[in-house]
Amino acid sequence: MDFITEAAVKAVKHLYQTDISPNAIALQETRKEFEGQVTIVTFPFTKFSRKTPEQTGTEIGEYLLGNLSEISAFNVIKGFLNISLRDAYWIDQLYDEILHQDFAVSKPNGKKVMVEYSSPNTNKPLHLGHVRNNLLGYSVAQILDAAGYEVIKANLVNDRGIHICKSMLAWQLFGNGETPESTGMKGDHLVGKYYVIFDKEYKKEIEFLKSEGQTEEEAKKNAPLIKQAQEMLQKWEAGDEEVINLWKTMNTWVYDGFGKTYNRLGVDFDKFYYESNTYLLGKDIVEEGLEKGVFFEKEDGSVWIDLTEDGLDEKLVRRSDGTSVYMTQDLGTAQLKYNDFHMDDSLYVVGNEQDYHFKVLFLILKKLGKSWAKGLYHLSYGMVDLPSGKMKSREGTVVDADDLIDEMEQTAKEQTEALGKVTDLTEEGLLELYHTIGMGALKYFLLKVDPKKRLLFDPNESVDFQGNTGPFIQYTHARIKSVLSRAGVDYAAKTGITEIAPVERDLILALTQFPTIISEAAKGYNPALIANYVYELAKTYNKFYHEKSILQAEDEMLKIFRLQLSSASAKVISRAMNLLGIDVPERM
RNA sequence: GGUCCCAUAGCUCAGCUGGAUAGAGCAACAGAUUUCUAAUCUGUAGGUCAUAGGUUCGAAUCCUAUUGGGAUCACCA
Repeated sequence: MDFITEAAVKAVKHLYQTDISPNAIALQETRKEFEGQVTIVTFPFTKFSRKTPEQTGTEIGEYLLGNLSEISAFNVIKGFLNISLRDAYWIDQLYDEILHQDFAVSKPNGKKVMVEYSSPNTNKPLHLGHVRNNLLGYSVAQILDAAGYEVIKANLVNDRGIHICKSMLAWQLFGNGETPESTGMKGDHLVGKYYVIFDKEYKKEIEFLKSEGQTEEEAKKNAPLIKQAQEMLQKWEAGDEEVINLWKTMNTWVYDGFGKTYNRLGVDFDKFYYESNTYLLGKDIVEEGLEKGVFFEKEDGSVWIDLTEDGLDEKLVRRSDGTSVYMTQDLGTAQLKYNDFHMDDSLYVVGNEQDYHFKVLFLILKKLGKSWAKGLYHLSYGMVDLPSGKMKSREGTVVDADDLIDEMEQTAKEQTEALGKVTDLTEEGLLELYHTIGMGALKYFLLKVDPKKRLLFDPNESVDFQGNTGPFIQYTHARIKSVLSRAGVDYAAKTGITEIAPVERDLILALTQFPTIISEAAKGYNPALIANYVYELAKTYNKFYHEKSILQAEDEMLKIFRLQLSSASAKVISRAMNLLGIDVPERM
């Protein structure tokens, strides 16, 4: 559509002797109730045209009509100049752009970006919050890849610390040697079970100490279990063989479990970082900061940065005993990532509860003069809430990832069987189909909302399969495939068609927008834009499908054209869904 | 208390850097299948865009205040 913008700039120059920037021209899609496909808002031009918006629109419209052969007509309503493009223009768009193999394929832009996501703790299984994180991270990586970036998907596993020691300790004390093999439990769930047991027993101890007269705070500090856990952490840090072995064993269980869940979610990673390897990093950065005078040391030996001038607080970057805190590690890890990959941009897909942490982290790195700090970005997403409020692992009010996936597959199965359309697939094929549809519903449900916004999930209400949903879009794809497979003609070559119906034009128009949507989604790190787009596209296709017969078209040329249009739609739907990490079935 | 985020139909959400009469889906109601997959399509109904000011030719969108909700401000991660 750039040619219209350019021509409009010329029109303004010619008519009103004024130079304007192309950015000053607001091109928008014409609203459905009006004639035309593209609209220019002419209010801003009245300043120098010194005429009414209507007159200004008419003058520009006449200029464009006279100078652009693609334009067939225009109309002006108040300050809106609505432009109609010739059918030939849209037909060319289909043949020369959309059906071209390079359509919506960006050339490499020479930039490298890291997307860190997932980043689980190894003391409990994944829940719905992690699912949102994983799907977001994976989708953003796909979108950036489509936009021409070289993408590195990274996972920073939080595999050490007091919380893991809690699971380990509880297993030692109450586990009776249970293993995933002996119990048949998935490894991450088994470890999570002991995390919950720890918390339960710990609470009992606190209550007991309180009954003996201790305050809540004292009790929390003095409970034997927490002391044992802390001892265990010290032993771990000292490299105690027994503790390390237990840690390794239990982590192996967890990784095995996570691997299965990642697999079902369809996400993967190029690089794993482990906090057990990175938690000591950052100390040299602390030294560097002290030398540069960015940090200061207090009397007790703790090191801080004063961010009050930036509207923030003082922040600790090293404990008085010389050990690292979260911030220290993250400073070091950021440097490590950069040293490893020298990427231009680095995204952290982390919930918005950590907004403050990342604001501080990035600010510190900038103050330290790290040239790469400007490429850091916290992709902050909203929490997933239940109707009862926030999910809390310890209180058991979490929606478990594996359970959720099971339920989605089960629902997909019930829906498919109720419709009774797919009858000739093998058992294996059916299971794959249920997985595809169930995950399609779940992924679309989670990705269609703006990542920044919090998301409400009601476990008692199953995720829809109708309307603005993944299965709706998958269904549209399957339907197209079904028609294409019955085509009975070769539809590879261009037709000489010259006229098309409004629904067909609308569909082509929708298809042409795909590349723009990809770049906008990439710029905003926002899969929801893709989701909303592909939904609109599917709706437009369904309307076309309903109004026009493809295989029974009036003549052969029209039939071929509609097959081509359908094929193009299926391709774009499939690619767009792929950017969301969603598969589309051939039949359903 | 300081800082940050959010508020659009009964519910879940769109609404791009300000532009036309604020749009979808679900739920409700009424229709469409001798025709390519009805997980579809068409229609009806549903709104003081939290409230009050301001900027502008024009505000759901930008600014200020208020109300309501959430997050965060650990020598936890």
